[in-house]
Amino acid sequence: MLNLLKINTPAFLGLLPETVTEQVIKSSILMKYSDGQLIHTRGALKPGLSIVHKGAAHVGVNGIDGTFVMVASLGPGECFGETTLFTELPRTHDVSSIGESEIYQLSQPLFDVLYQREPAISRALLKTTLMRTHILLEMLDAIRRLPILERTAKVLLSMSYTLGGSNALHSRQDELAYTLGITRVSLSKALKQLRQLGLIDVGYAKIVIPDQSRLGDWVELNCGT
Amino acid sequence: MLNLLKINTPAFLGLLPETVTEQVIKSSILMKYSDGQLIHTRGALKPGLSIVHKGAAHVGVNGIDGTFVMVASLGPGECFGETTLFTELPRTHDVSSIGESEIYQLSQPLFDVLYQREPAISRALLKTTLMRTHILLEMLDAIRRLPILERTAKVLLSMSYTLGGSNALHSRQDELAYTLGITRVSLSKALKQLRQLGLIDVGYAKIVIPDQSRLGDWVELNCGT
DNA sequence: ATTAGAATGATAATTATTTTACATTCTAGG
DNA sequence: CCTAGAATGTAAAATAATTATCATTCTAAT
Repeated sequence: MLNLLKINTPAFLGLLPETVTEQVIKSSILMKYSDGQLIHTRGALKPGLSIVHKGAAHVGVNGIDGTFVMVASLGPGECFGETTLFTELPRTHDVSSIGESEIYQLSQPLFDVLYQREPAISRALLKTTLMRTHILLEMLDAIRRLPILERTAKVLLSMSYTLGGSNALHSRQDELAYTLGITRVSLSKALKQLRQLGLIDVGYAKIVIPDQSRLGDWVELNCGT
Repeated sequence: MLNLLKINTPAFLGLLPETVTEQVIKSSILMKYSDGQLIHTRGALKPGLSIVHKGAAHVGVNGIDGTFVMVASLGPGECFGETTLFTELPRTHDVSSIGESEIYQLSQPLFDVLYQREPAISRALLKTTLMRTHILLEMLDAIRRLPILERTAKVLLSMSYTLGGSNALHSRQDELAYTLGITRVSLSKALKQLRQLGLIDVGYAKIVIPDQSRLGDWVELNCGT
């Protein structure tokens, strides 16, 4: 699971007052998806907001060669498709279900009604979106400006902030490598160095950050302001 | 001038009905800035929305070594600082005036009043923000997935969409190189190849795209979906 | 408990990119 | 119309990253 857009992002539904959440749910259709099933396709035009109820949805692009390149993994309370509501852009990503999932689907007309009635919705959407923008800018800056070792450390640190109680990041190295814009081999080398610095521990499909503040200090010291 | 966040993005003010624009202007203070003057500093906490009235504002990060790395150049009608209104994040960028500029400054309390009263404001903000997110995702994908030549072509194409009547992109190669996450030398090589393909003409501090659709075809063919 | 499949570790050869350096071209300002 | 400073063009050397393999370790499912 890869968290590009999830890092530090509070879930959309969690930002709404309970009464508003209820209305959103009432206006939506709860759809069930099986593992791997496509929820939305890149290029599709039909607008609507989707909110994860149970399970997870993977956002990415299906390459011509059958590969799937992930951009984000969204969990309960998180939304997608909001761009279709406010712009004329076609969907830019494929979204598919990971495992069994349940997703609220809210049509544009019903969304518009709620949007007008409940200002909390626009606030929540803006907050979610702005946090995502913030993360994207940070990521873009890291990829453009930082060497691999530093880039890796910085992104790991960002990701660590959302690991509630645990300090383990469950991600395969090839996924993480893509997020960082590098190959698995290069990532492997960077992880080795960070391990030798005592900043992380590497496990099978997971990375453990034993001391977040120590990693933070290192990033601050080595990645500029 | 570099357009990372400007590409295809309609200006915030342009998305508002005239009556709302008037209210926004009335609630704001119009500040004048001289060339190079700092408008906001990275790390600052005081929230507020800024809207360019005249001139331009450069958004970027001032490195420790005195260098300035630009992220976007904003012109009349475009806004910045919206993140401070909806999140608790400190400002992530330095913003400074390019030439003489005039900027509307709208404080959080006054913004909140307008926001509640005029739903058009949230719509416009969301549209602006979502378009920016869209561009950032495209850029991130290009940097991670595409070789330099293709990446260059794709970003040039994106930028060409906002060049109103003209087909010349006024940007120094070192700025453009940073946007692409490469060095000037590498960019120079890529531009040479694109020139040889007849897709662009290179001038002094500018790049001309003689035939947008031809460039578009090439990008479609060579950059995957 | 075993084992196949999945994920990581590691290495060498190759390719891509940057760095460094210098020549050339352009432009704005006197 | 010159000229200094700014921007681009180019090449070689050095570095960084990728590709291609293969060995090893781990996990989950029988």
